[in-house]
Amino acid sequence: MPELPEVETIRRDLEKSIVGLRVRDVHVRRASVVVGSQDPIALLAGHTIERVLRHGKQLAVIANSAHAPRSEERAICVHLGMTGQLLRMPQDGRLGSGEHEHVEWMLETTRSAPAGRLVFRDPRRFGGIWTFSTLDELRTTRWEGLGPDAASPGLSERLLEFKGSRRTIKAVLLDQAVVAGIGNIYADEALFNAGVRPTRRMERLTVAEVHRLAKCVCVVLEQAIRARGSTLRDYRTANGESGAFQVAHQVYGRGKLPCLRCRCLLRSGVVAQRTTVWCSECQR
DNA sequence: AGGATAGCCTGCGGGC
DNA sequence: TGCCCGCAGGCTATCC
Repeated sequence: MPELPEVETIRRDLEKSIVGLRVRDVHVRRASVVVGSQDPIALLAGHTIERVLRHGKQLAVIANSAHAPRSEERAICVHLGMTGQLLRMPQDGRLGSGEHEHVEWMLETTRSAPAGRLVFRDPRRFGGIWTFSTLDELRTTRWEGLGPDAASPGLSERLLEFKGSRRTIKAVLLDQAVVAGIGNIYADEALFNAGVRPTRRMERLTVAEVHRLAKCVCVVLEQAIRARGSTLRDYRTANGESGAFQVAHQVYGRGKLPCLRCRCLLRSGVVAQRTTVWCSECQR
């Protein structure tokens, strides 16, 4: 479920809490979640964390080895899938049961003082970790097929590039190659706010509707980031806390309940292979 | 081109 | 109480 706002919340927390720390050691408990080199060094061991980036729903942790003959960059990509979590843990003690904690990074300060742990937990294992020798390699391989980040400027123009498509607008919004970061929750919320039915074909939308929808996507993503994301079940911030945006959902998860604007019963059905909720009165 | 389906995987809630 | 089933949806692959 982590979509752009949830992943951005985690990114911001980690930027504050792990940048500048060194990875003393890495424990891989379930090797199958790591794609690429399983070498501890590929998983940043011995390297100092420099940056935490995000593109769409994916995170990148960039680290560098200051001791190498020449500086040696490393990058890992973390994709949380449906139930993945990246948790900042204290040195000892844990936030949960310890179940499904597949990878653990032991952190220390540059003076070698213990500085807690970072844990990748993912019960359903739809997520994973990809290792790369550099950020550039990550960008030109794993992120190559992704569209521009949904929160970056120019969303309206990007969507208009697909104006001739016969696909439904919901399928276009969910397509990470069109725009990266939108999932089922924020697609439905943005379409409701824009007053556009998810079943409309892209080619039948007016330019004004595309502009309005792009604006609504931006607004709902911003609001959700401010609320630190939507926690329905599994999503937690890096500190293990819940987000708060779920209480602001207008349509997601509200099928057959009254529309909060017009009180008509919300419709639900499958659009683009996803459970979809909309108001046939408010959305045209 | 793009829709449909299956597969990956666990946890939960409803129904019996 | 307990078991089975359906569902949740991130993504990919394959087929039509």
